[in-house]
Amino acid sequence: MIDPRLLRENPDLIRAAQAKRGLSGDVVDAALAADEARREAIVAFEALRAEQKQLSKQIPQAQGDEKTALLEKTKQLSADVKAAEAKQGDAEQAWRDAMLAIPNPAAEEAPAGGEDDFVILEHVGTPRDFAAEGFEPRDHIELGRMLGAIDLDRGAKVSGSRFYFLTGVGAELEFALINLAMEQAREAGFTQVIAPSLVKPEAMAGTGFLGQAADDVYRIEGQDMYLVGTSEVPMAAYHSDEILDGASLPLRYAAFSPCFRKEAGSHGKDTKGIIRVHWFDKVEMFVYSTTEDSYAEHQRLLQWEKDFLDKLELAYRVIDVAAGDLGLSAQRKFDCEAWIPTQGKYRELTSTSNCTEFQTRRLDTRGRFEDGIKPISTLNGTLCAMTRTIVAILETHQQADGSVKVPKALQKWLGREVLTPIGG
RNA sequence: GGAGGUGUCGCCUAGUCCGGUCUAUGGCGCCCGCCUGCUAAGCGGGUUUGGGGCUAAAACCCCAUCGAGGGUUCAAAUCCCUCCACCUCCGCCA
Repeated sequence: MIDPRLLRENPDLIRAAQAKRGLSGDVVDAALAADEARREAIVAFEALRAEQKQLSKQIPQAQGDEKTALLEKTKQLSADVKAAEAKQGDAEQAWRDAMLAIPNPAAEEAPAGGEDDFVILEHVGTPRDFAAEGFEPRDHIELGRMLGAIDLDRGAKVSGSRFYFLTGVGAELEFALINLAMEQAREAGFTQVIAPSLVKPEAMAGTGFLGQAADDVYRIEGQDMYLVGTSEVPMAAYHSDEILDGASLPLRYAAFSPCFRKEAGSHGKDTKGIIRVHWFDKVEMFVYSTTEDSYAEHQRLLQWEKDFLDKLELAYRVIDVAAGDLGLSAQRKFDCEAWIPTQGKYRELTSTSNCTEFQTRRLDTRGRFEDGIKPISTLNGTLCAMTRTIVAILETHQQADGSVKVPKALQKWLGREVLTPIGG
């Protein structure tokens, strides 16, 4: 949710922000009108309620006719209060709905426009030139089969399309990646967390995933619970309804959880392999920070993501995502996209967002500072999303015979320097 | 899953049976002041959160808030219903 006072005092700012995302400004006028109506309803209700309380107090002392008259009066008043209260409730709800429909205004620095209007900030590393090395790279599906690492056929048999089994070195690779990620997180001062991947609707709504992204979310039949698409959800809700000690900020968490996505709008996209799946495991960085420091913290999160990709010796680029492609909550977002040799493209491996006060306002998380209680900010960033990282590693570090060199940093956790195809 | 118990403004706690005098008691902690070579002790005051009104901003006034949501009533921490969390015991289970 955006700052209600900002909307009231500076609606043009929000209108401009909507335009930058390529959205209509109508929601702004709707929210302003709802705010007006809400305040009127509050004043009306409170006046009646105050009168009712006033009279109510006189009843115990009153006697005889005086008491009868009072009772009669308050009885009528009671009905009025009830009606006014209902009206206020409705107005309050309408206002909240209108407010929730407004996305976080993009940062001034974020590029305007939609999905294709991103700005490339930098390239790190050079994509391998397989032609110069004299062999045709295999895709991760073939490599995964040769290594006995990825079993897609049985994934489909057991769970359907976009599912897989990681087996043998594939499973070991995931454990190694988790260990490497968590080691880096610990060294950077993060608190390690294993988070629930099943949450209540409030957590889902509070992070903004029941808005335009609702189609992508799995709901548990008859349970009013949801499978999370990222541990950003449980971690944002972790401190909901709390007032945190301002001196304890930033609170940095590295959360492991499985992630579930319907991929509703992506029929036909990445149908093969494990680039786009309904379930994967992820280590996610999640930070509670002061708003003032959130911008610097966002850069730190990006740096930690780059550090991790560097350890895996991958070639990647960093993009500044355009306003229209930020999602509801983010004010700015950087994606790290790794080079996937057999696709000849950079594909998103990690993503870090500054959600400023958007999520904390919905989930009611604040900070107690020397100058009072103030809103605080949340940020998130992928440390390691297993499946896509495995794709990038296999394809990038493969050799002509189908073996795969293990990046140095990972060797300690994997216990070997090369992954070799299994017999046959 | 079954039976019982508990949920009060940071923490502990009184109040709930018997509705109004609750503007929610007291202690601890914390903040301000007084006193005092310093500190401690002592004394006095303050200390939930959100919203609204009035303001330049405050002060101030009002409303809501006793796990959540409904209901009864002129009036609910208190009575009734539903739900949630925690604790104890039983059953089941990794």
